[in-house]
Amino acid sequence: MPRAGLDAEVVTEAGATLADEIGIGQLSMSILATRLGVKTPSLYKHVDGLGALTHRIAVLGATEAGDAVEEAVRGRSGVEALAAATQALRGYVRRHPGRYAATTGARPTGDDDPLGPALARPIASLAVVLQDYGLEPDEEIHALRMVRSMVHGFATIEDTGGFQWAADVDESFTWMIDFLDHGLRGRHDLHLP
Amino acid sequence: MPRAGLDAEVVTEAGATLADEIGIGQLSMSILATRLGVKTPSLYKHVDGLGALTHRIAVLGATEAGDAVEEAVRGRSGVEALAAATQALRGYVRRHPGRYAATTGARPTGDDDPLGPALARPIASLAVVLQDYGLEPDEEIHALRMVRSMVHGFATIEDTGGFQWAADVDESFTWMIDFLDHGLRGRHDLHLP
DNA sequence: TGGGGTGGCTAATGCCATTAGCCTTAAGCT
DNA sequence: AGCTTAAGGCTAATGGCATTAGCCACCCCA
Repeated sequence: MPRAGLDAEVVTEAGATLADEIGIGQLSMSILATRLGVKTPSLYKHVDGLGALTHRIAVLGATEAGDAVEEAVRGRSGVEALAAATQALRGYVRRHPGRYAATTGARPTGDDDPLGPALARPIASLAVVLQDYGLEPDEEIHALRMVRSMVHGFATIEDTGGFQWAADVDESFTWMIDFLDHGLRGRHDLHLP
Repeated sequence: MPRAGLDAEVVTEAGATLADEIGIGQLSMSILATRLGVKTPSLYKHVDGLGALTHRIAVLGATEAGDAVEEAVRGRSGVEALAAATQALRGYVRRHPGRYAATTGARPTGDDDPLGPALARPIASLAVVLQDYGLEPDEEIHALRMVRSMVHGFATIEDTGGFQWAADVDESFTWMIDFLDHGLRGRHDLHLP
């Protein structure tokens, strides 16, 4: 009987893809094992149970999302950076809803857990984008939380099919970014002498 | 052996409360049965399984959230209505995270499913609030989606403990509402002759 | 060539959801 | 009051899942 050639990375990647297809909540060791052409207990040679698997998927998702945002922002500034960053995040959620869902709700288990830094990266990239607007220091955190909330909320509602009417969702998103940009630039002007 | 005095409402309410405590994902028929002092199969006399139970919790949550927003808005207008509505929604999520989580992801199963109207109510209330800003008709849907996304995103991030730094979360929320109000009023002025 | 670890497997346990079928209770009717 | 009946408990049984223990073949390397 030939080996299946699995390791922790392959299993995690396959689990992530499966989660994207059926939802992180439906992910099970047995379905994943079937998908990989292996019996369920074999997965335990590579991954420490379902909990550990979803944790790994969360790290993967956060890392990939961070990569996507960073790449989108590279070489841009101002509204363009804001639009690119938020669209990159939203696009990642659309392409990988299961991985993204794994990141929400996941909490680092300790100081050496790679999940902590991984989760921080997309947020940090957004923070950099917002610095272009020259906000007051105590406003930066509020603006960051706002943008995070907006993109996260929009993407998750979109993912669950929560937007009902026929109005174009893409258009709503760009309108929202425009709204943000205007408001943030207004604040900046507010603080000029 | 005396009867436990259960019916569908009591079971749903108890399930909702349990979901608020341990999370909708951890809700199980067996824990709920134990909580109600009854054996698991007895619950099936009142509720058609775990899926049906969470569906009922979703209807309950959406209805309660709708009530909360409607009451908050009553007698107010403008920013005050916007602040009251969004704070009411956020407050509901804080008080009843399990019920709210049940509403997200739940989809009506048919035209006679009470979930549809229940989910629509909080959104409709928000739409009414936004009408005070006298937006252009084609902008209304974008603004509504934006506000929904923002509040939903903020509340869910807050619920999962996603806001890290010590900065006051209440302050961020009121800052965000203020930002919205300014932007929305600005749009209105934009469209005056 | 001959270990030894790696990575499969089967078997077994225990929890959970769900269904079937029994039996008591309580409510209502005569 | 006594009888009937349905509602609402229960036990028993099934099947899916996660997880663990322990077995065994394969492959790499000495």
